Amino acid sequence: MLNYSTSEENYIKAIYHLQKEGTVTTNELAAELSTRPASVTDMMKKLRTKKLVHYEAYKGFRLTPEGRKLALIIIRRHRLWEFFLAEKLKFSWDEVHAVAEDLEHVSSKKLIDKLDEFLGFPRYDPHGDPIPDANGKIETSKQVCLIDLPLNKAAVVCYVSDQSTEMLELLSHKKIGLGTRLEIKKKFSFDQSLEIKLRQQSATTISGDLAKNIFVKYDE
Amino acid sequence: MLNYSTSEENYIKAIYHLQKEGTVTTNELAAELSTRPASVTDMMKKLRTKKLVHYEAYKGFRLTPEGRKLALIIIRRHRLWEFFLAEKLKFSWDEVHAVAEDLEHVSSKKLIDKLDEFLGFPRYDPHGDPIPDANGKIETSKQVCLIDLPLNKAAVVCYVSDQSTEMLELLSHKKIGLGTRLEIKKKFSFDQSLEIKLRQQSATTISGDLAKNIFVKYDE
DNA sequence: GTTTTAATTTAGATTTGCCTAAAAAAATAT
DNA sequence: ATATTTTTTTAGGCAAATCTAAATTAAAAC
Repeated sequence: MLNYSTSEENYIKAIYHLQKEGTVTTNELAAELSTRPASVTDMMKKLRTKKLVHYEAYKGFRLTPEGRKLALIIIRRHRLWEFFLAEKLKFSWDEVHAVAEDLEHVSSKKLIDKLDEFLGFPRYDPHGDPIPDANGKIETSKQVCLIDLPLNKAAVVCYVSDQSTEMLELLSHKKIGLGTRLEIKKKFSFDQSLEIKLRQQSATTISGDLAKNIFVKYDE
Repeated sequence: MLNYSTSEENYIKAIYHLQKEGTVTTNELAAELSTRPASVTDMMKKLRTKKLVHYEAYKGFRLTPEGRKLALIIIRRHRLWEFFLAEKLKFSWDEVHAVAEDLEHVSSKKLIDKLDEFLGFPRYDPHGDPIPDANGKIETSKQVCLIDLPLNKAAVVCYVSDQSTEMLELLSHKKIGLGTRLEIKKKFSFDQSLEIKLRQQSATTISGDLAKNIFVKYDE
């Protein structure tokens, strides 16, 4: 198995999370990794020569099949360590992430597979996210209506039921489309309206009528 | 808690292990770390500015108290992970070292202390080496008579049985006292006399009669 | 369809940790 | 004591990963 630097692994993982739908942009990735756009461009060139991403100047990037495979290996490590920390070492759910960020870069496959076995092949980490198996297979989240999405749970728009011109006009005005990443910040039971936050943008409100027609998947 | 690079940590750990045999030299450390003497010199300058080693050009190096403290933290991490791998993940004793080499650089104190607790505060790693506790205390080797100290084994004088004026006079002339670091360079079976080397000084010879009254501990 | 703005890339530096080759210092041998 | 050998340090460079500032390209606005 090839060996990648911590930095490369962090880029790959970040792209995986951002690319749920559509291509990932330089600025998005720079924001996600708290780095500068110029650094992203440098790294994309390197990952392209290693055939982990598809990338053409100014056109954004996506993981290649190998890149995705690597991303799932890293996510598997991360989530198994999170499970271990919570379940065995009694860390609270909000502490596990930071420590797992370091542990996930220890690359022994045998270590991870034996850890998996020791933990009893858990299927979800302490945040409820699915853990990829030893072959990199991961449970795909089923789609739910935006109305039913839990608060603060990042999700991606994957389907819109009503395709009328009027609704599409509204969606385009709100800058919501297939692949749009969002999360719900507040739910108003009075009229079922929602305050939602789109990635990189300020919060906006949408009506219950609109939300009922939008379907999302949990963002990995 | 300060944060050190993997490279710095590996140097500190290597110096700790080598300095049991006296002052550590550039070539020794380079060999231990499979690197070049020039790289060692570079790193020693850096570790000196961080006050982790005592170092003067051409005179070798030893850890400062802070350096030793750091070394014991790293060794604690290493040995606890080795214990975990062997005991919980059923790695064989000869496989644990390589994986622990990576895990030992994850620096969360909380992680290590909780791991220690989870493992039941083990006192020895799978190779039988003692595990430092959360305060950096490590089981010290018991004291032995200087007569029985192996060749080239760095040790510290910890007790003198005969306290006669005559003997104390001899000891003070030889510049030997409690806490003096020394190692035996040669043993002469004819009269049990020893050629010993005091730190930073040239070799000297002491009689078997004197050596019988001096007790030492292995130097960590 | 220009112009203005925003996003992206390039160019040139910096830091860390390593290298080789040469110089300097210390140790050893004669 | 001097010459030779060994050890250590210095000098200069390289690759990875980052940065800033400037240039270029794409997108948005008018």
